[in-house]
Amino acid sequence: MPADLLEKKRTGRREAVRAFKREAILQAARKIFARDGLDGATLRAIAAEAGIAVGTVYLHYPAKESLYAELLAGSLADLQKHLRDAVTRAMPDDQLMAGALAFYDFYRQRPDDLYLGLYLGQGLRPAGLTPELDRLLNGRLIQCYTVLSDAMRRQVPSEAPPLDADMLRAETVSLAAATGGALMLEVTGRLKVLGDTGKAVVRRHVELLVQRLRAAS
Amino acid sequence: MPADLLEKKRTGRREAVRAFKREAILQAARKIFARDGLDGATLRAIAAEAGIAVGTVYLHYPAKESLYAELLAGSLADLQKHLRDAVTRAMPDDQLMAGALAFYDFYRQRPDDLYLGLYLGQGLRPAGLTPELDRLLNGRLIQCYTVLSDAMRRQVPSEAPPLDADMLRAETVSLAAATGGALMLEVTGRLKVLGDTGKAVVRRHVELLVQRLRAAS
Amino acid sequence: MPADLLEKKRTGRREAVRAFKREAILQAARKIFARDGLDGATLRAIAAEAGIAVGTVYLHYPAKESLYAELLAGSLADLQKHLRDAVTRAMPDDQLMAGALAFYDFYRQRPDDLYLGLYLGQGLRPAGLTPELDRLLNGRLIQCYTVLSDAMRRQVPSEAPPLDADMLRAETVSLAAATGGALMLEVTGRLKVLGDTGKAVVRRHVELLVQRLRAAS
Amino acid sequence: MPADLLEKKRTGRREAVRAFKREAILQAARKIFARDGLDGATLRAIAAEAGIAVGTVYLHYPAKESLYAELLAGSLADLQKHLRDAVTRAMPDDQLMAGALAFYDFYRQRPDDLYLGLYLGQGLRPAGLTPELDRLLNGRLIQCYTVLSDAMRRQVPSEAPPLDADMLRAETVSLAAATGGALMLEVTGRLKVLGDTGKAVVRRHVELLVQRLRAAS
DNA sequence: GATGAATGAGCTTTCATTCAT
DNA sequence: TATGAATGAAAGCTCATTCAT
Repeated sequence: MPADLLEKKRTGRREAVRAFKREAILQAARKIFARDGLDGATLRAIAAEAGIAVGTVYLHYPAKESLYAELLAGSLADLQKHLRDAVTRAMPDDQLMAGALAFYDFYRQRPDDLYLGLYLGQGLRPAGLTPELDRLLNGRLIQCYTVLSDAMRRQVPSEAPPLDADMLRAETVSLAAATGGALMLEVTGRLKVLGDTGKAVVRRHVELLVQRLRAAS
Repeated sequence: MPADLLEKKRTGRREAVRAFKREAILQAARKIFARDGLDGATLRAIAAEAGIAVGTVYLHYPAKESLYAELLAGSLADLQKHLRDAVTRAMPDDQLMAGALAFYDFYRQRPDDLYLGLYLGQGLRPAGLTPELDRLLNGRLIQCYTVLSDAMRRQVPSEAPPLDADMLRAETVSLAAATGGALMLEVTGRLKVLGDTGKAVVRRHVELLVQRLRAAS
Repeated sequence: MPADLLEKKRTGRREAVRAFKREAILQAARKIFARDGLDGATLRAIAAEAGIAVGTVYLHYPAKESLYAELLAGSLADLQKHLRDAVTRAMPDDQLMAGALAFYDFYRQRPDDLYLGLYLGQGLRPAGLTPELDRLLNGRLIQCYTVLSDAMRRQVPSEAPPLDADMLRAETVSLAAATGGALMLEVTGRLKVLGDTGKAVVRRHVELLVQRLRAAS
Repeated sequence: MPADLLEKKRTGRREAVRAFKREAILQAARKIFARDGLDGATLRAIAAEAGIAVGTVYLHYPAKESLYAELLAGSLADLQKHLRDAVTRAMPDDQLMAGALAFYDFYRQRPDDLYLGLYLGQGLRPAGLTPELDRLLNGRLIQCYTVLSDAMRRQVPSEAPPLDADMLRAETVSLAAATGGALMLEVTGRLKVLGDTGKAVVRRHVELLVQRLRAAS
């Protein structure tokens, strides 16, 4: 094998190892952030959870905040993929329901990610990442909502007049609020006490929405 | 005046002074928590804001955590009063809308209280307050929801059959989810980007709900 | 004793205690800075030397650099007093010699202070104190040199024409250089190997200077 | 070619390569030490500047300290060469002045080397190099002073009686002190404020010295 | 009761040094 | 020989909590 090919192969493996370690640190960070909060989490705890030394974390991430940033960005990317897959798999008439429930299920299975998003509003202040990061994250979130929004539009029969843009946006926001609120109530343990599940809330919201969409046409 | 009566009077005044100081500390804490966040706030800042020495805070609250526990309990009490007042002031047909919007406005004007509530699920652990406190807070939250729930029941015309208990509960949860979700989206800055306000979301939800309640009767 | 007087007395004692502690910390810092250098010195070492906890240092000085700044400013103030005293005590004809030797002796007895001054040129960069501090320190140093300069002027017989300002300044700088250089060589152990003492160097410099001053008149 | 000769030749080349790399590292270290200070410099920066990996530095120098030990030793060797060259180039009557000014200029152009020298007295402790190193460096410094001392001796007219050994030593020390002190004042920024330059101080010192030497003869 | 000086564990981050590859 | 990822011991600094006055 020629030297440069060997070199490339070695570099490739190194890259892979590096990516793997980054991911391991990220996993540990996700767990610790979720458990202790953005401020409560310590680098020591994250490093310990990842089974490495403190200094090693800094070989991959320049600061605590950047860990959080990457975590959140990755989470939103995963969510988007999750939503797209769910919508694609469903029959046209079920796509809205499938998307909404996928949104719900995603966070239900990864409650840590839900908390991650909450810190956006308050915990991220001191860091210097906000300007571009915020735009990036907002963009990703919007893309997620767009998946739902598109499914909503397809819910209207093709022979009927298409949905008014304002109404579409309003209904998307309502759906997002209902879903987010349901998750919140459930995760903070407030739903159990109210005798309901978040999933039912979401399902009911979508059912009513579909009825209205049909009636409007 | 007999000695024991004098004693009681003196004790009463002392109690009053004590309660007054507790409240002053609480006010200061509310302000500092709001300004610096739950983790960013320091006991020194709170004491300074209250115009007393650090040590004095410990004469009234055993730990920093208990301060925001009390703050949260007070917040829910305030919310309940706020809801009751709004509902009472409104005409029978507007009571549900008034209650829901009051819920929204309360947190909109006190966004920190919203975060306070969110921390319930995760941030309050280290202190030993959780078991009973959690029950207390849940109870208060339920009472708040009950105010909305009652208004919902009164929304149904008296000549029509009363609302099914299950349906009442389901609609209450949905309303809570929609309201909470709207607040969340707004506070984390996600609503602005979606071109909507939380208030509109809540109003729309209630309007649709009222329509359905009328149709059901 | 009236309450306000008692209060004042108590405050006075507190102030005294505070000043005393500040001084103790300063002494410890002087020792550690001299032993380990400006960067080598650690707050932990300083605190340990002072017999207090790390956090306590911060009750008196907001940062490591401010400790250094106060140390240096105090040192220069002491030097000035030392020089003035020496010159005042001496007979008119001996004042220049007395001042120069006092300069030398001061640092000979407090070699730490000599090192303190050396850090000025390089170690103080990151801190935010430099602009005013540097001016302050320069001012104090100039005042010290002025004491020598004045003595130099008085060395010229009153019936002779007074010293040219330029020459006075040049001779002052030369004296400062000779004295400083002698101290440096001695403190870094280079003089021992050269078989001489700094004091002799200074004395010789002054003797020659006096001869020249007399010859000039 | 016999095997052992081949071996020697190969070894010789290896040695040369090794020496070359050592020098490259040293150059890098000089630059970084100059830019960031003795404590501010990091091994990473030095390695990066030298274009090699961190670990590689340790193949040539056992510790960071030994790097600046070698740097300092090299600096003194350079100084000696610099002085010799300057003295050699000058006419007999100007050799003392040339040597003294060369001393001054050398450090003026390499202020970091001056600090390097100052650290000898205090900063070099942790490493285990001091005992022999200190002797070595002292020896080199003496050789430098000897260059000046020799020039001083040659300043005396050959027909006059040669200089007394004690006086020669004393004048050498005085010159060293004046030059060192002038450099110190200049480097720490104290000369600028006194309205003079180190060079002028040195020149004046030598002029007076030469007058005295002539008068003595 | 009220004070605030004192504590010291804990934080994030850096970096000289080691060692498997 | 050369590499650079990994280590972990510090560093400066903060702050909840205690306690002598």
